[in-house]
Amino acid sequence: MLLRMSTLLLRTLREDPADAEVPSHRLLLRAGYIRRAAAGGYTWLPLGKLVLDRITEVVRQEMTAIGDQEVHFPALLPAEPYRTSGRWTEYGDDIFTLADRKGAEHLLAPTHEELAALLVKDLFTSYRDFPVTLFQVQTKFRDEARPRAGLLRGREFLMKDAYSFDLDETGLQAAYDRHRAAYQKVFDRLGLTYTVVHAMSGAMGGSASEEFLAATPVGEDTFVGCTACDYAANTEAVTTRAPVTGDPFAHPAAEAHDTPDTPTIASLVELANSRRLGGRDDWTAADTLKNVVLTVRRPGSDGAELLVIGVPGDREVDLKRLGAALHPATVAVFEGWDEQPELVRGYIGPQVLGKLGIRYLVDPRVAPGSAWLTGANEPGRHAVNVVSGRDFTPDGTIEAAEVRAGDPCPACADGELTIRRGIEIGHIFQLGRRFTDAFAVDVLGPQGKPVRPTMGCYGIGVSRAVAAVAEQHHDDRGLVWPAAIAPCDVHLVAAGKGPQLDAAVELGGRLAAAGLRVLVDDRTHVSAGVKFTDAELIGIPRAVVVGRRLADGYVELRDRATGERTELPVAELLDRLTGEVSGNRV
RNA sequence: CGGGGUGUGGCGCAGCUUGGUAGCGCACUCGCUUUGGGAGCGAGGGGCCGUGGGUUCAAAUCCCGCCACCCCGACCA
Repeated sequence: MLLRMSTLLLRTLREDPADAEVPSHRLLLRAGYIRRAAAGGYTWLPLGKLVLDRITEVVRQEMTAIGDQEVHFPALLPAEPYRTSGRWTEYGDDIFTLADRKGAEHLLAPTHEELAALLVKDLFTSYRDFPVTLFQVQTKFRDEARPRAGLLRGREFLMKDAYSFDLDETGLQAAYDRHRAAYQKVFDRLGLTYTVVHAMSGAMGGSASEEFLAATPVGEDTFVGCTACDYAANTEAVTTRAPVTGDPFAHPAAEAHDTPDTPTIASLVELANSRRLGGRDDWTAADTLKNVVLTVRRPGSDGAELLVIGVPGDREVDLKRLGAALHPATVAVFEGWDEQPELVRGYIGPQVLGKLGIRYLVDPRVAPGSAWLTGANEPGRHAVNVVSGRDFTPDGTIEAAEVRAGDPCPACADGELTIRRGIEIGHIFQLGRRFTDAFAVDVLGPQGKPVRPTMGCYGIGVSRAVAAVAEQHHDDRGLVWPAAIAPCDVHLVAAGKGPQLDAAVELGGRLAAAGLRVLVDDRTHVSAGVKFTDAELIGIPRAVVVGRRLADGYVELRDRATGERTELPVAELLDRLTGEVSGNRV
């Protein structure tokens, strides 16, 4: 392959586009890999398309290597299957829906679990047909509330999605493990630094789920790691180690006190200490029980129900964690104080919630037998020694409190959690039978009785991976692609016109004939300096400068990553580069 | 959906306060010079100033509405 810059659809930008913030977005625009075509929609220019295709090919090879079979579903689908599975309403505003000329409802698919299940139901009828895994690489559509950061979150993006079908849990576990291992190979080949973390299943449902997060400060996912063991989890999936349960009746009786003007935790703690409430002056925010009122809306229902969450007063409720815990229901901060006079804003305690019939979920730290300083449900009054299991009984526990660096690790005895950010580049799920149940996918089992397959699904954000690699592989001069996915193997720069230009094109032709992907800068009205800076911006791993030493038969080989420069004879360069190709083919 | 910001040639921006019919740098075209680290000089092409309405003799500029986009948050396999 030989690309000539004199004719390539490419224009590099000298300045940063004003609307690009994150490095990957900025550099991919400046170096001429992508152009914005719509909000959350990008056109792939020739160089970008090459990278996208190379990443796609790596993914395809590793999927095929574990026996997955490639198919291609339509992106434009009728609503029925998604209504049957419940996801038409569950996804809500996040799916693009449209009507055809007859008024029939359709959608642009956000993922294809429904279609995969229906396809297997359509074709396979015997247990002998299993296991089977299908995959496709396809454009996905989501009506994101806020597309951002270029390729990192678009409304249209390229994704590899795979769906495994097994007859039992053992098979599903094996398929899951196989994909987990294949994903590690894929991301290793892409040159990504990533962490596999425990995740929430979210809209997919199902049980086990892990995310592959490429660590970078611009990532949208926050995840934790442990200082002592290999525990890693998305903050949404972090579990809190509950303290040992105590005897609820070992505490003194609860008693209410006047605590005027203490609507906040800070003001309460200060007053409690100055007045020695409960005979103590060592109250901290962690001794108080904060009760946050929310409204919960289930998908497809009109009404919203009240929910109160109890957390230690030194922690905020993390709405992201709460939302993940309650999925598919959505939560909002309660605002109807006027309609609920029993709830005294700033002075709510859980003692009355049972009587009011309001659902009450608590952080695991609010263990049975723990005593708290909390609201007395009257303006200006709080109560001490309010004990869980005696003065109130929660309807359950929930992971909704914020996770902080330094929190104890839930998996080991002596580790602490650290917090980092990452880009979700892959996600694997053990789905179970949600979709095979929805479509009654049954096949005949060995004893002649029907068996219902269990599913797994496995996604890789292919277009997002382009941005993730750019995010992790760049410097202040531009992109620095790993060789495995660079748009070209070598970038030839003709430093001058005339013989140097002719020689560069000729050399490019010979390298291309030997099987290398070659970009040759044969532009005639551009100075050498511009060519050098463009080469660094574009980020092909190696550049060859055909310049002033051509007369002696020498060219200069430059390594983009290390900056190393070597002068060598043309013949030796040819040997070296073409040798690599034949070496790779072994 | 809440908060903040921006819309002027392909890109980056000035002009708006104090209305007078659009400008700078980059990019692009032509000529001459230059030629290994974003060249110089000269001559050019390209913009209904996001959009609809209003005020005015006159609107990029003032007023009202709308739209789009960006950033933060909410939301989000």
